[in-house]
Amino acid sequence: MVHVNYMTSNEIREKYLKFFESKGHKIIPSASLVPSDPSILLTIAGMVPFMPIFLGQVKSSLTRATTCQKCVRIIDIENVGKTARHHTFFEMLGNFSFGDYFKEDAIKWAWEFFTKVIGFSEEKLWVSVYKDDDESFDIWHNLIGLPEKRIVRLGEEDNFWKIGPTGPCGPCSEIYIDLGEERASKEGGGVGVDGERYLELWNLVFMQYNREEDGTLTPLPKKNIDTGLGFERIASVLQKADTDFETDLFLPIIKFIAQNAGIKYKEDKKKDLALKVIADHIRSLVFMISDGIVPSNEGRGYVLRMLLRRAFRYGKVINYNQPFLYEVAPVVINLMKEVYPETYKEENRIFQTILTEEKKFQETLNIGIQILDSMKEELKQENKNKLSGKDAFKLYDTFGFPLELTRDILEEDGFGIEEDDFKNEMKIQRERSRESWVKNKASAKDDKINQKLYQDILEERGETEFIGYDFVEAKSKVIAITKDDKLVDKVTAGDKCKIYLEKTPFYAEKGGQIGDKGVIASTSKNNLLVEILNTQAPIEGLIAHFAEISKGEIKVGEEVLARVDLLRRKAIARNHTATHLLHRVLRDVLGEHVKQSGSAVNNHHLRFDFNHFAPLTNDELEKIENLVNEKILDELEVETKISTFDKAKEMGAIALFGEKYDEQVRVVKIGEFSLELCGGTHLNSTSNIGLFKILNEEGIGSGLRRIEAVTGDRALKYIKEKENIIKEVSDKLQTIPSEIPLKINQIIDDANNMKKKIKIIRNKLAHYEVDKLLSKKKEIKGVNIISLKVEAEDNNDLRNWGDLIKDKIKSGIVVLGTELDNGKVALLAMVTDDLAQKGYSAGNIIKAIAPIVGGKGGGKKTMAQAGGSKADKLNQALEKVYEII
RNA sequence: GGGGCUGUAGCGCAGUCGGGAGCGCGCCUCCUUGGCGUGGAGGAGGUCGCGGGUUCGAUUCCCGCCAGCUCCA
Repeated sequence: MVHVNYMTSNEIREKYLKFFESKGHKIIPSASLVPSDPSILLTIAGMVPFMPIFLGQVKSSLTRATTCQKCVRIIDIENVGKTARHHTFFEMLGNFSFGDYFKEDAIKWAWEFFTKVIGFSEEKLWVSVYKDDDESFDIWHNLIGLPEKRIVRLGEEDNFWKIGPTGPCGPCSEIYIDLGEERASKEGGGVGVDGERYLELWNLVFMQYNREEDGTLTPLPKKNIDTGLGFERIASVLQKADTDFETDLFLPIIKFIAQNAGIKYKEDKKKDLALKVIADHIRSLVFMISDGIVPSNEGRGYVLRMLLRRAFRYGKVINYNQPFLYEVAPVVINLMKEVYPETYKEENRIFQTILTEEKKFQETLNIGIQILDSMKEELKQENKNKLSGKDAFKLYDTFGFPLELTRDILEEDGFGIEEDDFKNEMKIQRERSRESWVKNKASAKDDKINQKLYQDILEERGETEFIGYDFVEAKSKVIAITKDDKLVDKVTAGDKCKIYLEKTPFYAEKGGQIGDKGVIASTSKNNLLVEILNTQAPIEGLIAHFAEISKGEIKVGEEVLARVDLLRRKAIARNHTATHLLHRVLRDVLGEHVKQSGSAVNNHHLRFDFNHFAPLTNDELEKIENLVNEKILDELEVETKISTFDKAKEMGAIALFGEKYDEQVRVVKIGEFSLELCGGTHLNSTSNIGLFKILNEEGIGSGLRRIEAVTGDRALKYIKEKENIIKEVSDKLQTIPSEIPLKINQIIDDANNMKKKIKIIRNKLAHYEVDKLLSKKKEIKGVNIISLKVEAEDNNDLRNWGDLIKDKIKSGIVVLGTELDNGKVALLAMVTDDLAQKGYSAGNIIKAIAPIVGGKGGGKKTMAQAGGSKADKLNQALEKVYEII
């Protein structure tokens, strides 16, 4: 139980961040659980948000940072609640150095924090170092003065960190606390073995090598520090809690759930497990939803759904059969809202999302129960006592029905499950998934090779200066040319290549805005012309002009004139500025939960993806369109300025695609209406957009919507096109546009009436005709036979004829043929039931005569159809019928 | 990213071997009733998810796509 004298978790968080701030670190708020890198599922560690900096993919002026990062990890989900320390949601304290301080400071400060700030007694602390890392050993032993026996050398498994088979890596050093002999596990052992007694608290990672393709380690030019201190663990130690669940982070949640369920924590082990699992999972749910994740059947949305369902199922253990998780969410929010205001802001949506999803799961369970019931019936009938693993798996895999539930329900009737078979099916499923994943990884390898090329260009020849905000034309020097991913000195007419300039007015595709097009020409002679088809930044800082040489040749070192296609650039700017207006308006109209989740801006149109739970109504779309156009007419001034990240955020700027922690950010401000971080090119005034028109709105995934729109001359063109269609229609209908709906209704009514009349007339006519046909009846071997050519539209019509005749003759065989409009023939044979019983078969008849008209056919005893191509042989085929009876 | 299942009338669903698209509820009209309900009679409502292919003929078989559900990663 938490004692008042113990440090609260909020105090611990505060102390940690403040301590490292005093050591020159910048305190950065926790990044979203959704990483900016779309290929990473979730933020699973404190360093994830800094990955691009560690990997050198983005420039940053940041050298030291400290965070308390929210994380979600589901790898050890099975252990959650069973052990003292496993969680799906957890917070990670960390301090980071980007090419700044290294081992000595990292170790020194960690020690200082633990012994001076937190007040751990030195004797209880142990450390481990990587077996070959003498440097760290020295620092611990000689500088800190830690006795040799409390420094343990561990192997690669425990104390060597790597990001993957290649890339940055390095040794690490971990700090443990000895919780005393009484906590020793049965097996015993020392540091790194007995995790119960020697609790690992803090991992200091020394990123100092890069592992090459061939496995060799080369030292990194800039060494980094990445540390992770488990927040729940340190809280449990400081609050003298047996497990993390007895800290002030979990206990209020557990107590609330227990109270609502009418039970007490620590009275029943099975129920305690349920309480712990639910308390853990609900934390994940709250944070994931507040970061914009929506339940779905794939990706992170699936992780969310899985956690919710798991928690819901555990509810059954403590007698919950109805939705209850949504009631627990506010407790979590209350605990966390000061540190993580996003949870409070999204409270209502979190509540709704959880409740809806709980209800949905109940539905899934109901369907599963029905299927399981019928499976049970089958077992009874077949006198079996075990459900096959295949069926159990199908229930699980296809219908999402949990295995435990299957087991429980079967047990009630004394049935079991072939568990081994189930496990085997599961294994096959896993292997299949892994194989496809491995395949995917292989294809990413090519990109890596190119990445190296760009890195080299950047290092050897320097960054490209972008001057396109102020200029669309400039003189510049060619600093490199690549052709087929190799550096070349010159290219000539007809070549396709990439050109790199010292400075350029060409905007490289970024933030959804398409790259510029234009030309590069010679500054002196007019014998050079290069078409620039696209512009991209393969890595940050380097701009590649995708070029095709139309005339002359171009050499590295040459001075050239770069000119952007201005009209195109203007059209792009119209769409980009309109996108900002749309973004703001969407939030105003639909709510602040609307978050951009991608956009594409080019010279033709704009596309905007965002989270929203439902399709937009026509009213909403109209309102949105009107508001954007209103802002266009307001002639709002568009200003761009460079600011600091913190300042921009303070002003309320909407930040896109995760944070970059750069000191310098560019802010685009539209009047007093919109403020966004954005690197794109914009108009000077919203009035230059001219006109904004939404083309369509659609769903692109669960909880994701997309709006496509056009501006300026494109919007006008769109309206013109619609106008033309309306004109064409009204002309054809010989009416005025406003009367079109009325006229159309009339025409549809008329057509329907006519169809009905035709049907009636045809029927009448048919009855009359049928009598005529009946008169041609022949009798062979006592069987009535009619085999005739009729006028029929299609097979359906032919059948109707057949039915009429069959009804009249009561007993007999009817064969009809007709010539179709396309020149082919259709045949039909019918045999009345009494004759079919005697052995006559329509199918056999049709098979016998179809070849005569060059066709094939078949059917049942009473009815058969065939088609053929030789219309001239139709009569011959029909005659044949009389012969074969 | 890789599997499984589903897609048929407004809703819930059936459709066997490739050969007439059906059932229940709901809806409309009439009768029954003082009225509602009930009961009876009649009726409307379908691009069989979309697009290809095989076939004389595809809701049915094959391929691709889309949507929903679900499992694995």
